[in-house]
Amino acid sequence: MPAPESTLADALRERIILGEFAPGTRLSEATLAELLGVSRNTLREAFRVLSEQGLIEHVPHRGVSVASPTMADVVDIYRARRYIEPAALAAGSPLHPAVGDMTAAVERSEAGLEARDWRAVGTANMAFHHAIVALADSPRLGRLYRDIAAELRLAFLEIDSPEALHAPFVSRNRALLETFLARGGAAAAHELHDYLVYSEQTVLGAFTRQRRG
Amino acid sequence: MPAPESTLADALRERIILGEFAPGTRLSEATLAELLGVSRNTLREAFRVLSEQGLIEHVPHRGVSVASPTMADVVDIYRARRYIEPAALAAGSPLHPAVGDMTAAVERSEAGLEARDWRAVGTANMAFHHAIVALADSPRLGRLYRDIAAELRLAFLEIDSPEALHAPFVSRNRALLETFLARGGAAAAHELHDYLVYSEQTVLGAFTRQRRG
DNA sequence: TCCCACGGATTGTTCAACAATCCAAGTCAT
DNA sequence: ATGACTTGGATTGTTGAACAATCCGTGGGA
Repeated sequence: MPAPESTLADALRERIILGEFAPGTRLSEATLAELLGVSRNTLREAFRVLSEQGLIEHVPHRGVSVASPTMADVVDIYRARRYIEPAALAAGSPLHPAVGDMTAAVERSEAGLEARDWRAVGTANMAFHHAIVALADSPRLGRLYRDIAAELRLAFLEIDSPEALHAPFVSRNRALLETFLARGGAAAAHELHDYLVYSEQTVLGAFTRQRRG
Repeated sequence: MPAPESTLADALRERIILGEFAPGTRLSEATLAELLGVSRNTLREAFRVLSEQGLIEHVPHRGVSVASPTMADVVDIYRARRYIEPAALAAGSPLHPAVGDMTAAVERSEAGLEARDWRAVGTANMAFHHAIVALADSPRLGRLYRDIAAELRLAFLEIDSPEALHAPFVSRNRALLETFLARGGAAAAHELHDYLVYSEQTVLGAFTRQRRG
């Protein structure tokens, strides 16, 4: 009576995102299969899924390891974000249901800030941006965003200053939301563009200070 | 002495894109494994890859079938294209090497038009747009574009009026290229936006005439 | 020090088997 | 006949063991 089928990839994905397997860690088929209680073949299928999603890196005959985003990856991720997020905001309607998600995410991040729970702040921040992309109502763009957000999360895992990484953006999220509601999508899009440039520099700066390549 | 490893997914992908397996066709594991000369397990790994790429649809316990894009899929694909392509053109430099690919693609499509080889025209058209996306220098956006272009190709396969689908865009490609070189990316971006709206309507019209959902 | 062969470890793939699920055909009661 | 139910065959999901192919560190030899 085998385990949950395609959910294996999701379960493994979740554990990777939560940092259970540090970025760069090699994932041995035999070891991990036993740990997860599945066969090697089943695990390999999950590997192919996660590999396509960019969460793990697969080198032929050398196995897979948890992705360890480089600065080039971070740059590319933010490039993609600047292509998608401001445009989604510019075209989004204030009546779209995702606006409720944006509001809820901002409130969660503010609560996390007060509690100095940086992990919660980071999660809420990411939910905020995911809601922005949801404004576009595009499954394909949503899927791309889900993947690059997961990659970015891996990058964050390797930076050990979560406060500097997440705290400054709580107020910016609130401001962005109010701009969107009060002055419309076009104005908010410009603000978000600058926001993303600033965020990218913050992350790249932290990377540089940590001497990673 | 096993077959080419991860290339199996690529090989299968190629054969699907070329129309060897019609959209909607169910792909039996046992049958296809024997046809390809690989084991079921190996084939299943390739299935997971292609499924993540959106080329095949996987329904648990019911197997996989070649994706058969609906009108909703076409709409979403064009939405994603409008998010990416005009922005790539707007930010692209005329000195970027991809401009050479754009020029070459336009010339190939013109040659195909003269020879009334609609398949060649379609291929060249897609190469043209792929070159536009390449202007962005983003592996992640490029990968997304590769996937949605393949899906779109599947949609085209189900429409049996290739001339109406491809011919009108040869001259538009040439015009777009000249706008980009003469008047810059911003002007070209606007032109491309309208181009994509027109192209979407062309495809959706053909779909409707063929009574597909 | 450099180069190369060796050997253990890991991945790539196959095969055969069985469990779980689906689907269509046939059965039965109304 | 019609509709719900059961049954059986076919297909997918998963396993475990086996072997081939490749990689990599180790140690010898020049």
